Amino acid sequence: MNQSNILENRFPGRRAALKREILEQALLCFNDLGVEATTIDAIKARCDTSVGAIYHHFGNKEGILSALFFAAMDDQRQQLERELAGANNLREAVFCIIESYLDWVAANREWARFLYQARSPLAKGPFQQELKDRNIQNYQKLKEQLIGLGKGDIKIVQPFEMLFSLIIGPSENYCRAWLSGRVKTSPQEYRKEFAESAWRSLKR
Amino acid sequence: MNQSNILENRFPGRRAALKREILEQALLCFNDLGVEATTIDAIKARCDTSVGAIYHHFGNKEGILSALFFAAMDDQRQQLERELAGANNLREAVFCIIESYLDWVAANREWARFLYQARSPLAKGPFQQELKDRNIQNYQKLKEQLIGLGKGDIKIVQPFEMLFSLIIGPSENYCRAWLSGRVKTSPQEYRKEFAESAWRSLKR
DNA sequence: TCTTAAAAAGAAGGATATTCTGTTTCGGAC
DNA sequence: GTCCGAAACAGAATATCCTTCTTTTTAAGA
Repeated sequence: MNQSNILENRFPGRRAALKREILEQALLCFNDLGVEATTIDAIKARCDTSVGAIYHHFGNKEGILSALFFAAMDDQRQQLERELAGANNLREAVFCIIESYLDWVAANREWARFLYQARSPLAKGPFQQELKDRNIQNYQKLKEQLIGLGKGDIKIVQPFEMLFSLIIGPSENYCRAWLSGRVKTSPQEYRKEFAESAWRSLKR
Repeated sequence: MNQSNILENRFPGRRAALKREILEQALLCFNDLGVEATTIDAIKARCDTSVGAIYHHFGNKEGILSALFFAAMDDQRQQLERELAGANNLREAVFCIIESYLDWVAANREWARFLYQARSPLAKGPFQQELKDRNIQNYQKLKEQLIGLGKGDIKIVQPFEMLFSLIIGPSENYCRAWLSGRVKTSPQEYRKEFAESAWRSLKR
């Protein structure tokens, strides 16, 4: 489950080798230098290719950004769905969501770091709509699953709009802090604590 | 407490009028177009000045970014300190932190939006160290205040590293969602709910 | 083997950030 | 009021970087 698998899954085969290589080096550049400071030339140099090849595969800089972003987003999402399928009630679902999130970030640090910093740039440019659509769809689907699971369960008293923030907010905040070095302990070590805290915060 | 006061406080006087104007227009550009897509020319056009003036005041694009960022950060921080001074125990402190945060975001949407999107770009460039130092200082100070207030209070059982994430995580996540349009209700309406939820999540 | 589309290379063009030089404005000393 | 120095401002010139375009190469399928 290392980071190159995300690329292998999405762009399989020998013919996509350069495409994967460009994306992998771009990911490192973006994380090391920042999105804006990363130049096409820097990426080009790292994978010993040409600007022509890069623009052939991705169109422009934002094309690289979006390819990386959606690959990571989908991988994270897939892992969540796999694990969420085994949840039998709301409590288990909440635990699933949080533990899946923390595990994914811990297992894919570079990708997670990138997801956090690439969202804003992407939310403006030409992929604005695609990002919005995916977000809406993801949240909608998750919402329905939670409502389904919540039927015979303890009643949640918080306003529904707050739900996702209460569930994922602390974990997300901690992961950002961890990736930036502000806290040292891997989020995985606090899996249970974050899950139980979130569950406690939901009830009234 | 509208947004221009942040600038008036930090760059007072008649002679700094253009400086403030540049910053105000830059803020709008960054939020509308995104940090990378905002050009010096676009800012120049909006305040009818020259590139020379802009570079005289800020050195480069990142200089504008940092001036805006630290102005907002300090304003948010000041508001927190003012309100936190009245807290007599840990519970009141937690309520203070959350309510102050939500109020500030609701009252300074443009600034809040900017804070969220400008952190990553800044965390790389030349202001990396200043940002880190301020962060460490702020967290250290807050930590000491909380420890002081926690003395005679209910014992918090969560690992200390998790504390700030549990307190501010849900509110932060909700504010991001609100500014991006994913949720509709102003965070201020959920002041009490977020505070109580966070407090509940801390205890075990 | 031949055809055709994809892949790759790199030069050329255009946009943008930054520097540099010159001019103007302004506050304080006298 | 005048003069001086520093800050403020303007805009041309430069450098960097993104993107486009043309050409060449590669590879899969008929």
